[in-house]
Amino acid sequence: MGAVKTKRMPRAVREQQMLDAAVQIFGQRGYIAASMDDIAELAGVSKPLVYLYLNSKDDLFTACIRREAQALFAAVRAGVRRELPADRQLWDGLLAFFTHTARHPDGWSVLHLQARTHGEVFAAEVTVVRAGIVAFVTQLIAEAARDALARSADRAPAGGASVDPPLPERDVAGLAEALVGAAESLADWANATPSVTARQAAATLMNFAWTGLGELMAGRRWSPPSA
Amino acid sequence: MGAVKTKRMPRAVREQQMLDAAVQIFGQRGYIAASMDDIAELAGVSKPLVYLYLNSKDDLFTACIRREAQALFAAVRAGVRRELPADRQLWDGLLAFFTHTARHPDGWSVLHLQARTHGEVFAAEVTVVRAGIVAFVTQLIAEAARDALARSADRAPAGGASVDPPLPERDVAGLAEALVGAAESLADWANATPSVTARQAAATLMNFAWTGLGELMAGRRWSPPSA
Amino acid sequence: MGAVKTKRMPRAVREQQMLDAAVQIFGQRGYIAASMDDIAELAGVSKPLVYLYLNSKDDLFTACIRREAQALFAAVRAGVRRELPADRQLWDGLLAFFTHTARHPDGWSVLHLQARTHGEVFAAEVTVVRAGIVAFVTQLIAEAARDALARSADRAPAGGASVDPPLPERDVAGLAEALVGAAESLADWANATPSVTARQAAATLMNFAWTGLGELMAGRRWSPPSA
Amino acid sequence: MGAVKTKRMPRAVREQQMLDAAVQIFGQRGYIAASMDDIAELAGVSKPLVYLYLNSKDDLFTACIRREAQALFAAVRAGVRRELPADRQLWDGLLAFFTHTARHPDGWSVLHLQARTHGEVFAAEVTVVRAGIVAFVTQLIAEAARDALARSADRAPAGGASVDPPLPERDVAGLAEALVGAAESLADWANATPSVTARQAAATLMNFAWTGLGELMAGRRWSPPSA
DNA sequence: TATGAATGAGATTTCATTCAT
DNA sequence: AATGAATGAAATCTCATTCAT
Repeated sequence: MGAVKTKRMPRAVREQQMLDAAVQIFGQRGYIAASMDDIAELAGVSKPLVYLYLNSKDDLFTACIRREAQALFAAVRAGVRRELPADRQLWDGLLAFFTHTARHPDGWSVLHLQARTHGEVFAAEVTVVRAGIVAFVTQLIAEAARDALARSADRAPAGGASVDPPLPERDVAGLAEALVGAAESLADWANATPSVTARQAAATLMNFAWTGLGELMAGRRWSPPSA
Repeated sequence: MGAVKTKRMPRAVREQQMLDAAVQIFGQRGYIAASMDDIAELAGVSKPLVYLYLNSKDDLFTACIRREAQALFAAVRAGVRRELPADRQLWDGLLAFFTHTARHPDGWSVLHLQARTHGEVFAAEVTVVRAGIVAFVTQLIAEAARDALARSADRAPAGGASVDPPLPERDVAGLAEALVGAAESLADWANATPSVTARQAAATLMNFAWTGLGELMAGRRWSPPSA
Repeated sequence: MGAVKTKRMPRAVREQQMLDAAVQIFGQRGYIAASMDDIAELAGVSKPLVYLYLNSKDDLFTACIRREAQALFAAVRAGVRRELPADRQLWDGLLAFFTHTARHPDGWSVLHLQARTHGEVFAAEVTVVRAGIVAFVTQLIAEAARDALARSADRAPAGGASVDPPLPERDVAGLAEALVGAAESLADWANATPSVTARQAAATLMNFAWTGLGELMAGRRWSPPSA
Repeated sequence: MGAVKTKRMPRAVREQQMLDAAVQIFGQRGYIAASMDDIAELAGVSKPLVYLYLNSKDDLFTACIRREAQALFAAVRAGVRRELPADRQLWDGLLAFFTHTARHPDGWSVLHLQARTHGEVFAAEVTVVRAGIVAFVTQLIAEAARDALARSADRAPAGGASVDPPLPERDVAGLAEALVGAAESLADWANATPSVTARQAAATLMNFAWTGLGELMAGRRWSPPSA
């Protein structure tokens, strides 16, 4: 299962092998349950070499988090073209996201589960990337709201009072949070349900989110009962 | 914080004290990082007594999961009255859910984070309860879809072609999954953001979901681009 | 060689056994070369028990230093009666010192060699006790100087200019340091030279210190009290 | 602080660089705490080269001990002229000794502390050199005793009973041991007390040893030669 | 009902040392 | 003359778990 034992490789290569092994073990067993012995064995090297190159279990885990976070963020960014309409951007981003998490389930587990469960320091690493994604989504929603506002102004010819007010910032933040959270949960669900493809997951969420958002844009909101 | 050291208590009471301590430690430190020493100390008893009553670390953790899962499920069920309209049921359920998770952050951490991070066996325990909730939400959505169908049929008197087809079951499952996932994420978010109340979290999600769902019910869907 | 393996002893007893073993191993092998495995084995217990009671290798070593330092200091104090003349006090103190170091060579090694070689923290522990001894000797020398001054004043009836000036404080400190240093070295020498008794070591140093080489050459010697 | 990284140097030079680095690290950290990595780095070479030249950690440490011992012995011998009177020889030797130990504190630490703390083999290396110094001092004392004997015989012309017997050999050995021990302790003391010069240390010990405390009390002191 | 005493097994980490070039 | 790559062995320390009372 582990890499074929090849001797004397340049450091950069060995380091990648170690990170590969570490992500796999960390992702499947969790930070604490993963043992450096297992990681070294899967990487096909001795334990001291892992320490020589990656320094400590903490550092190794951090390196895994960073690598996987970069990869995920890069995949999403590569999937989106900012010149397209907001809904298309959202769709492309979701598709890229679900595709990447489906292809790298261990990396996704490291990011979404393990890093958040084992200490503030690790969680902080993920928080940075996640904040980037939430910010991106927030921007997208605000953009879409502006578009909707413009369209509805066009439709009401004589400058009537019917122009809808923009969404308050706080609501947008909550909505983005909910959307990202839903995406994360769906990624887990899709990974746990082999019959669900990345495309289907993206479509489900897009339906759920966009149509709902469309209505919000049109100014119709659901109001909680008073009590 | 630990229970006052009182000697010779009936077994049932001691067990609850132990579970209380265990949930707190497991929730804050995670399954592996939590030590039986810490739990016993916080519970105000000796370690052998913990083993006498709860048998092993695994069993103790499982007992925690079950107790917290039952409590959460019960709280949600107690908040919902099945004779009310679907949207009101959803609102009440969400409010109960966010209220409970806010009041029992350690229990929520055990269920949502720890149980899923440390082995299939524990994850399975949660999956059962979660499946119950997803099923409940699925039912709710299907119910609402039926109502919407009925209403639109009423409005179109001469059997027009405009009657929308019901949502396919698979989609409903995905939507329920997305809704529950979003709720879970928002619970984490609310717990990590002290200024957000349970009511606000519920409102955010309700807006996001219901208005979107409402549109779906009316038959308008967002279609992914062909490529 | 190690204590006979007896089970289930009260904590205080076990702790002393552990300290005994630790002093022996630390004294013979040094702080770093001594392994907790060896100490545990010699103490006749498992390693975890050593950690449970003494906490860490550092703490164990510190406990050894403290115990041996206290014992040495107590032995010297018990040997000296402050109401006797200064030279007698010095003799009694030296005798007690050499007797104790000869009886507890490992303890002496811990104090004199190991504690000073392995980190400031440990060295500081010894420094405190040693400072106590140096202070005691300093006092003794000053006392003797005062006596000598008084005697020489008596001898010179008509207040002559021949009254000797007292020793400057700085010199007294240096002398005390030299005396204590010589004693420490002789203790090592005596321990390494089986034929040398504590009494002989004390006599050698007393001659050297009290009479001085110059005087010795001139045939005047200091003789230890008969008892 | 480490040697400038120059490539391709003759073996003899490289070896000295390594020994310099090793003495520094061994002296400051101790034999075991010193790592071959640190030594190689400080010497500015790779570890395999250290092994190629010095063979092993043991051999390297032994080489350090031998070099420093030779240097110390040579310094003392160079300071003494055997044709001068015994007290002058003693003074010159002490001055040379304290000067050397003050200038090479790491070397002194290796000899006096580290070598004696880490195994019989290393201690034996030092013992040889130390024995040489003790022998030299013994000779000096015996010489001085003979002179004193001769002088007192001169003074008592008609074979009086007042001629003192020579010091027994065993006593002379003990005295030499005490003197050397005191010198070693004072060297440590002087190194740890920046305000004490080599000259002061030598004067303190000379007073102590030559005149004796008893004489000092009586106001007679030994004064170092002016040059 | 309750606990002080005790341990087997395994975790991370370090280090002296060698190989192949 | 010199080094980057690699490891066997052993160190400290922790923890779930049991025994005997």
